[in-house]
Amino acid sequence: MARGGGLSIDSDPIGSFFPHNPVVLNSFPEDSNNTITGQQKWKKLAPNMDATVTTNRSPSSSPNTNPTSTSTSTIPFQVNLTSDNKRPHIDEMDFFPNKTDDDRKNFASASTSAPPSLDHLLHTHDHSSSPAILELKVNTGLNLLTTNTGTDHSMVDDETSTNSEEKRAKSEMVVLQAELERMKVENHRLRNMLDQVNTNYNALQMHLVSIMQEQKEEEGEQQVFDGKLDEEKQSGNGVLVPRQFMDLGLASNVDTNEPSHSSSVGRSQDLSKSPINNEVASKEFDTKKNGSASDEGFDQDKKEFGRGIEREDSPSEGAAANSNVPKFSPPRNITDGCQWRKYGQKMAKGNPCPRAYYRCTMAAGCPVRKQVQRCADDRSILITTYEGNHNHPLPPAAIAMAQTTSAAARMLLSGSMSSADGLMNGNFLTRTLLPCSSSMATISASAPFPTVTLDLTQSPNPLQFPKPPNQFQIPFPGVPQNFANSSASLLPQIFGQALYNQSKFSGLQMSQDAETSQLSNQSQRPPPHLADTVNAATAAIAADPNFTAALAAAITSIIGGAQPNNNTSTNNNGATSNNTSNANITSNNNK
DNA sequence: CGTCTTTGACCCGCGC
DNA sequence: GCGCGGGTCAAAGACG
Repeated sequence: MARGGGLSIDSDPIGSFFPHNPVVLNSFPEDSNNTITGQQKWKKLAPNMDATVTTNRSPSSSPNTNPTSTSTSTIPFQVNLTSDNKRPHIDEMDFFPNKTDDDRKNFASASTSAPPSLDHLLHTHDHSSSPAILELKVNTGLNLLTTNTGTDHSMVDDETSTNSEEKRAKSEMVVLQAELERMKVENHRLRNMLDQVNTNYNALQMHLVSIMQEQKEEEGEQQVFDGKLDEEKQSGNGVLVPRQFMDLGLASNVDTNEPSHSSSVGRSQDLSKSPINNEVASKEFDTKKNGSASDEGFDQDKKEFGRGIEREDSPSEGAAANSNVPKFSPPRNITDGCQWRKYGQKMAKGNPCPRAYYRCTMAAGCPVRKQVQRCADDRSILITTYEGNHNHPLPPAAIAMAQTTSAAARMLLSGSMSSADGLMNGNFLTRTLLPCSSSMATISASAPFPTVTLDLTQSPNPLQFPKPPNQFQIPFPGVPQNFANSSASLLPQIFGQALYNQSKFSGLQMSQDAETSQLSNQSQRPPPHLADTVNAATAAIAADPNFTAALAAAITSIIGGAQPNNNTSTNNNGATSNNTSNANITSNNNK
C-alpha cells in the first residue's frame, strides 16, 4: 500500500485514507475566488483515483447529503477530458436564478464565446422535468489539474454562454458527486481490504521466516518431544520443515506441563521444539507484530520458558504426572491478540490435561472468557473455547486473526466436508461439526500457530445438515494441491480430536451451548479408524515439504476474498448480541 | 508493591 | 437427596 495501512475494513470511514470531508475538486484552480487547493492535494493523495469530480461547493450539495446519491449510482462515470481544455465551467453561481429556461437558452445562444468543444460536452437533456438540463460528460479522469492551467480566459469567456448550462451541469454534477462519493467509499473499502491482506500476509511471513531461521540454527540439536517424534525423524520422511511449522502451532503456552524429560540442555537449545518454546515463538511473533521485535524479546520469552519449566512439577498435574508421558497444561496465555487472565484451572473428566479458565482483561467488565485445554488424545492440539462478547475494541492483532480465520472459514467451508474413509463413524461428523462448521469452522495461519476455530455462536443452518458424510474435501482455490491435501488431512485430525473428546457434540445443536464445546469428555474414545485417520492426517501434513509455503499462499489467497463475517466479529469484536462460544482447536502437530 | 498465577473450596446444575 | 462434574471465587504465593 502506498498510503495508509492497518485499517480495519469496517471501522473506517472515508477519512482514513482520504479527507473526511468530501473532496472538492476545483475545476479552476486559478480562480481567485477559489481558495480550495484540494485538487493538487488530491492529486498527491490519490494520484490513482479513478474518478474525482465535484463542483458544487455549497454545503447543501455535499455528497453525503445529496438526496440523489442513491438513485444515481448507475450513472456511468465516464471521464473523457478533452485536450482542448474547454471544459464547462461548472463551478459558478447561477446568474439567472429567477430567469426562465428560455431566458437561459437565449442568453446562452447569444454568447459568442462558447467554445465549440462544448457542443460535444453538453447536449440537450431530454428530461421532461428539466428540459434545459444538459447532460454533462465529465471526465473525472483527471487531468483536472494539469490540463486546465492557463485556460482561464477561455473559461471566462464561457461564462456568459454557459451559465444556463452550468445550472444544468450542476444538477448533473450532483449526480456525479454522489457517484464519486460512492466510488471513494468503495475505493477506500478495497484499500482497507488490501491492507488487511498485506498485514496478515506479512505477519505470517515473518512467522515463517522466524521459524525457518530458528530451524536452521537448531537443526540437529533438537530433542524429540516424544517417541513418536523420534520415530518420524528417524523414518527419514524429511518432515523437518513442516514439523517446524507445525511446532509453532503448538500451543502457545504450555507452562506447568513441560515434559519432564526436557533436560536443561534441551530447554536451552530446543526451544523451538518444545511446547513452551512454541509459546515463546508465539510471543515473539506478537512482539514483532507490534513493531518491537527484538532478540531481547525472545530472550525474555526464554526466561518465561524457564519459568515454565520450574513449574512443571505442579501438583495439579496429578493425572499427567506420569514421567513417561509429557505433561501438558492449558496454555497460560494464548496469543490471540487479547489479554487474558487466568482465573481457574480444573481437571476435567476424561482428560488428564487440566482445563484452564481465562478472562479477558482488556477492558474492565469484559464478559469474554475462554477455556483452554489440551486434547486428551493428541496433546499437541489445543482446544480453546471462547464465550461472550467483547465490550471493547480489539487490537489489530486480534482483529487480523479474526478476519483471517473467518476468511479462511469461508474458503474452507465453501465445499462439502465429510469423511474420506468413513471417518466420523456414520453421521457423527455430519451431525455434529458439519452443520456448524459449514458456517463457523475456520482454519487460520495468521495466528502464531495453526488453528481451527469452531464457531459455536451461530445456530447451525438446518440446510447444512444433510451434507454428505462420505466426503471430506476442502477446496483451496489457488492453493497448491499439496497444501490442499494437507489441509484436508488436517481437518479430520482437528475435528476428530474435538469430536471424540466431546461426546456432547454428538446429536447436539452444538451452536447453542457453550459448554458443548468443551472437549473434555474422553469417555468416548475415538474409534480406531478415526485414530488412524488422525495419525494419517498428521503424517500427511508433516510429509508435505511445501506446507508452510503453501499455507502462506493459501492464507494470502484466502484473505484476498476475506471480509469480516459474523464469526469473527462476534467473538473478537463483540459485534453481535448473541452469546458466543467458540472452540478453537490449535494444533502444533508436535508428535 | 502491584499484578498475575495457583489452587483448594464453594456453588450450581444435572442425572440417578 | 446424593453424587458428580463443571465453573467460579478468593486467598496465598510467585514474580517483576
